[in-house]
Amino acid sequence: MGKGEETRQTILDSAVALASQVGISGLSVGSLAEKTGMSKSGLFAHFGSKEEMQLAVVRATQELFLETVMRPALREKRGLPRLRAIVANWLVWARRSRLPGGCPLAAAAHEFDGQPGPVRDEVSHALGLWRRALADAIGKCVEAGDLRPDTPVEQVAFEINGLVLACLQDSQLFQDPESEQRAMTAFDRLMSHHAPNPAKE
Amino acid sequence: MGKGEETRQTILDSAVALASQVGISGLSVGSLAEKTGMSKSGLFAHFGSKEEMQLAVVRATQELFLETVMRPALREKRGLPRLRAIVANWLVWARRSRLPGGCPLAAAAHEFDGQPGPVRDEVSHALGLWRRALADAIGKCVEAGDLRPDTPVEQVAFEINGLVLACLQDSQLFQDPESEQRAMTAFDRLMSHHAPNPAKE
DNA sequence: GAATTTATAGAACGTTCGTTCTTTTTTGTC
DNA sequence: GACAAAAAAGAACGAACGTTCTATAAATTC
Repeated sequence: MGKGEETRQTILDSAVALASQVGISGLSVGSLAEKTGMSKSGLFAHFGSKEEMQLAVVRATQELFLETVMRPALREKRGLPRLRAIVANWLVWARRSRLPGGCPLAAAAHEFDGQPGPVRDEVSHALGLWRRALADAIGKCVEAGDLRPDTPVEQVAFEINGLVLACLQDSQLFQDPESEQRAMTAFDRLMSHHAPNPAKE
Repeated sequence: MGKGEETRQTILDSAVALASQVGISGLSVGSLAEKTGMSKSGLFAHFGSKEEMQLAVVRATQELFLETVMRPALREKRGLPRLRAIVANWLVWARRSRLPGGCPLAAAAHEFDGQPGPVRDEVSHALGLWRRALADAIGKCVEAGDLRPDTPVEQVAFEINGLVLACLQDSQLFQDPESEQRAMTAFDRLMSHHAPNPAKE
């Protein structure tokens, strides 16, 4: 493989950052060409169509997300410490990855939820995978004895997703610096509610 | 005022529904003119610029939201019953208002959070007002004795917003019919956690 | 019902869109 | 370094974009 793949990755890096600000449907071949210093046609040749370009951006965002959120958390001890690291990384991943407009996948979920098509399917698939990974991490907490055996894993995954979404909205829209701590407070309360030892309340 | 205001409202009704599917930045004068059966210029004259049109759509969505979510809940008894009605209405408001693509305001929050300007400000303002209204409703629960006096009102508002966002994402993106019940389960657990009588757990 | 204001339509503008060509430059191979 | 392959640029396309004009139709006023 030659240098084509390399520039393609360069393009996608810029594309993910730009999509963070203007959304994935807001991406245009022209604006992206200008940002990367390439010609419209030269850039276009890497994808073949705008839709393929959008799909590539979704997949690139997904990879960046896993690299930023999941992989560092794997160094934590399996169970609650790892889950807590996942949530903590998740809350700040857009900032850490220099995505000034927030998570492009979360935005895309809203953008495309009313527009059937391949992009919507890819976004839905990516978020579905992530939700399953999150539920798995919660299940590991149960196995490790950090959570009670009757913990409703899917329900907890749902609620964690919710408090992350709330944090992202507040930090992006209101620039509320407290939102991360709010989310972690809610997370800890949720965990202690399902904790096995009677350290409730 | 003549019939101009009337057709303007007709346009906005269509615009809100269309924005639900394609987003507020996805609205174009041409597509909206086609949907309403008007000419591009005839429609355009009602707003003067695209940005003014977008602002009008944000405000129209806000009014529709309050009418659908808040006003019916005012018939419930002040305190927890009313708060519960607000949340229940909120969870289904897009469906009830025939907005197939979900809440345009929630989508706009993501669309514009990376793009400063009047539209972003209006969205931020609208959601800020709503958050305050939500916090007030929670405060009324404290006053009514349905929640403990030390209830962290802002924190609870944050968490309720989160579980609604989670529900909207799941129902829109995964078409999960259980998401509403998941959200209500989380809501009830949250309420019982801050309940005054020791009916905890 | 004529006059006047208001609302809508129609045509056209410059720009940007996604896309398709052809041509030039760069890259990798012998 | 010549040669083939791959990558990028350049020019151009029809369509849609937001917007501005001018002209027609409708509603309101007298």
